[in-house]
Amino acid sequence: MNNSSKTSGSNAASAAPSNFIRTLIAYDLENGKHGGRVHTRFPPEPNGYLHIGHAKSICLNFTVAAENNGYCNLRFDDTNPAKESQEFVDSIKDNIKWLGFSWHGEVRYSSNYFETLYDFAVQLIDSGKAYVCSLSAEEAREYRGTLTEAGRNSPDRGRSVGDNLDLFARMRAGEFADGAYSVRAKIDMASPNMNMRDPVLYRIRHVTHHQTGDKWCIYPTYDYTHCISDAIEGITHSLCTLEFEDHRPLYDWILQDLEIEAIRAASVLANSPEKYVLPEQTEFAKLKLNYTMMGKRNLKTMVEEGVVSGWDDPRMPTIAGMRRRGFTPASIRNFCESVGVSRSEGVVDLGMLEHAIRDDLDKHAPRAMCVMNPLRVVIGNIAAGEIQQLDMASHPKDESLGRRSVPFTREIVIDRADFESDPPAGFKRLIPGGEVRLRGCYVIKCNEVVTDSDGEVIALHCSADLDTLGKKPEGRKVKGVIHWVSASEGKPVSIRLYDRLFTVENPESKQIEDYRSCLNPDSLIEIAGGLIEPAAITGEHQRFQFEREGYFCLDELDSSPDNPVFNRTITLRDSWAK
RNA sequence: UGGGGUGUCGCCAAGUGGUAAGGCACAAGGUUUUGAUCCUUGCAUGCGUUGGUUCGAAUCCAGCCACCCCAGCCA
Repeated sequence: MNNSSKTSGSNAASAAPSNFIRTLIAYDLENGKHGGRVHTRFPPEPNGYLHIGHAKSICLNFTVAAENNGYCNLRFDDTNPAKESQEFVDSIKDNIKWLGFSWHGEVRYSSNYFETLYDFAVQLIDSGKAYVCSLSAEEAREYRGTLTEAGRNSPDRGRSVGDNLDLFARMRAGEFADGAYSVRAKIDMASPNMNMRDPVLYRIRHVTHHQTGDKWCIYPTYDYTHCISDAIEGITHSLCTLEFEDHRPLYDWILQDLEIEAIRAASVLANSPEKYVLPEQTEFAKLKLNYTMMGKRNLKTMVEEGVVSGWDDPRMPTIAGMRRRGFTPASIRNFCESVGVSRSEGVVDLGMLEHAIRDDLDKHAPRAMCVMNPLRVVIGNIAAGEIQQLDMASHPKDESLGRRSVPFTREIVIDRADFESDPPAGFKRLIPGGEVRLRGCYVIKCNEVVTDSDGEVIALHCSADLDTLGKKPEGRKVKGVIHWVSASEGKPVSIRLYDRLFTVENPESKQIEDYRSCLNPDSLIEIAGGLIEPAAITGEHQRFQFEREGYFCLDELDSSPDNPVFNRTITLRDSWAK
């Protein structure tokens, strides 16, 4: 676990772009604020699948710790059992590992600290900083006031410490129904910050918890739990998104109103000679991507309404979906780094993500040829039954990816889009009477176009210039290069062409009444009848660039040796206006 | 009309008083047996706006404008 953190701080930091959090941490380190420690945490609530927005936070927390020889914990913020489940904790752990990160030590759960949290609540009640309130949720809302009007004190605010303690114990013992009582911090009902108007610390919920079972029927709230959990784990920098900014005064209030020695004693630093400094929260803007819905609730709706096949549908912005689509962990990490970290809420262009995956796959994916929409081509001067095994590099620049053998025969297929009887200006592919290079093979000439009774082109009769294998043709230039597959030696494949799910930049805009009205009808196009070169389905690789088409990835779930299924991750850039 | 934030190129984003980095996108060339990659070049007399301080302001001060977040016993 230590090894992953040994990334040389100075090297990594100088290579990585600056941002205000890196600057803050460097400043704290210089001033010896936490005795040289940097300890972060990624604190998801296990109530859904992780998406690309979470990836930004994961990358930030883990890399900033690694760059400074520190640690990053994984802590499930599991204080609301009604919405959480083990399925989500499993998927989250899996996603983080897949992204390439290792958390420090064991997985943590806020629920690990329920007993300590309870003790601290007793401490708060004891010192008159918290009380048991009998207001219902609706009453509490009325008492809270509005953004422009102060709230009123709860009638229970003056309850004696002894009564509060007794009631709290009975809450825990299960004597009361859900909502009958709550524990609230005694702060200021007139605060302009709504979070400080006696926030709820504990509520009664007779619900089974995925980690603690039926041990508890009272559960602490986020605000009460998060800061204390950070403190217990010795977190130095508690990074979260902008909407929690208003909660920071409460985060600090709770920690400051507890006995610092008691917190220290409950923390991982209890027996450490190191000085103990309370964690501090710092907020950054969450990631937004255009043409993408990122809200957990919205993603869930799409899954439930069957608009997509599941949380891991390749069109989903979830880590699971992107993985299945063919994104690499490195491409996601690079994307998160390139997007930066700031406090201004922008919307990142999908093009940035597309660039990140193209960039990674161009460097690392082996090439292959696949014809998705076949047109039969007969090459007259190649004998029937003859098979020429052509040796080709798997990558135009990286020899380490090796070579492969591609069978060439008298009958091949090319893509229908690579032949035009009536070509537009600038068309560089095959035309009647014209020549084109078969990639890695010969230059062929189209001698005859075979059509059916409807005038539809069904085959091409061509001849190959046998003197053009590995060399330029004599006395003329052939500009076009097209991909091809042997009709007899090629293997059948199923292809799924994916595109953005939405047709509008902001599908979550309030202007849009129903998200289904802006779904892209072509976000998934399934293609059968394609033919692929044999070397691509040996199982040696799962991601390829299909030359001239794009990057594709063997589907993890639906693919089998008999019926390979490829998902299109992303097209190649195409500067030719179609 | 309370409180907390944010405004630098079409998009992200550095910059913290000394005269506007970088990436994406875009455009034009070059190389190319992928109309890909790669390479070269171009792309903010301007930093929401109006004033002020200063020899000098994106950076400091004041006003104004726009947008985001907060009234869950969600996180």
